[in-house]
Amino acid sequence: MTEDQAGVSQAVKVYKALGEPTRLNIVLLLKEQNLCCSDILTKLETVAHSTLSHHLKQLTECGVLNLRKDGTYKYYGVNREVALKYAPYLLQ
Amino acid sequence: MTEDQAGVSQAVKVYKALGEPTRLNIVLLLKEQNLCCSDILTKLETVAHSTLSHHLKQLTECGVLNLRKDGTYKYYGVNREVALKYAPYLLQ
DNA sequence: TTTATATTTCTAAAAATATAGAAATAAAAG
DNA sequence: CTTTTATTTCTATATTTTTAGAAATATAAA
Repeated sequence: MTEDQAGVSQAVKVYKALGEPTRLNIVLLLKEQNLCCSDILTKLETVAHSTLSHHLKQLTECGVLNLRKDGTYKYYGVNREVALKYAPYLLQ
Repeated sequence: MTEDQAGVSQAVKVYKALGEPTRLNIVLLLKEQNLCCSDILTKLETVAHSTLSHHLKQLTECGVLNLRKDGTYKYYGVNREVALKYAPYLLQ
């Protein structure tokens, strides 16, 4: 696969991940701060923890979010390189 | 509604529209050229005209594509302002 | 070890989306 | 007016996605 094809394939995944209100809000929430699942859950209020977990997985798998483990916690943050490449709007 | 909220709402629509392989390919196809439905159909080969029409509608409604009517034809092109705001990757 | 907290995976149901054939509409050409 | 070409809308089906409760896993604290 060429780099272009890989890029387009990732682009589809990134845009699919961002094209859902809950997930876009998660990313915007993490724009300037890294938060763990339970913190994010508190801020979103209306989502079940299993649902949040799926959203975070999708955002992480396409590269939009990255995470740092700290004991039982996982702190999620925006992957600026990916955001800059596909959707710099997220960082504004 | 604040401008931010409107922007986020449009962002969701834009990213949802781009997060589907056929639609992303349509946008990339129109990056440097304006084409009408039947031309796009020829280039894609595997899509029915009714399906293409739905995709073009979605891409147009969120502002990613614009169009110029010319008789029976409608020439679609990328709306550079919207692309630049949400996904400048499309123009590279 | 037991308990508590954080997160994920399993499972299934509900909702949304993609797809295309058929019919309809639009505009031009004959 | 009739025919042809371009595009959209209607309709229905297949597929994918979202959602969350329950169970499982992971780590730390008591």
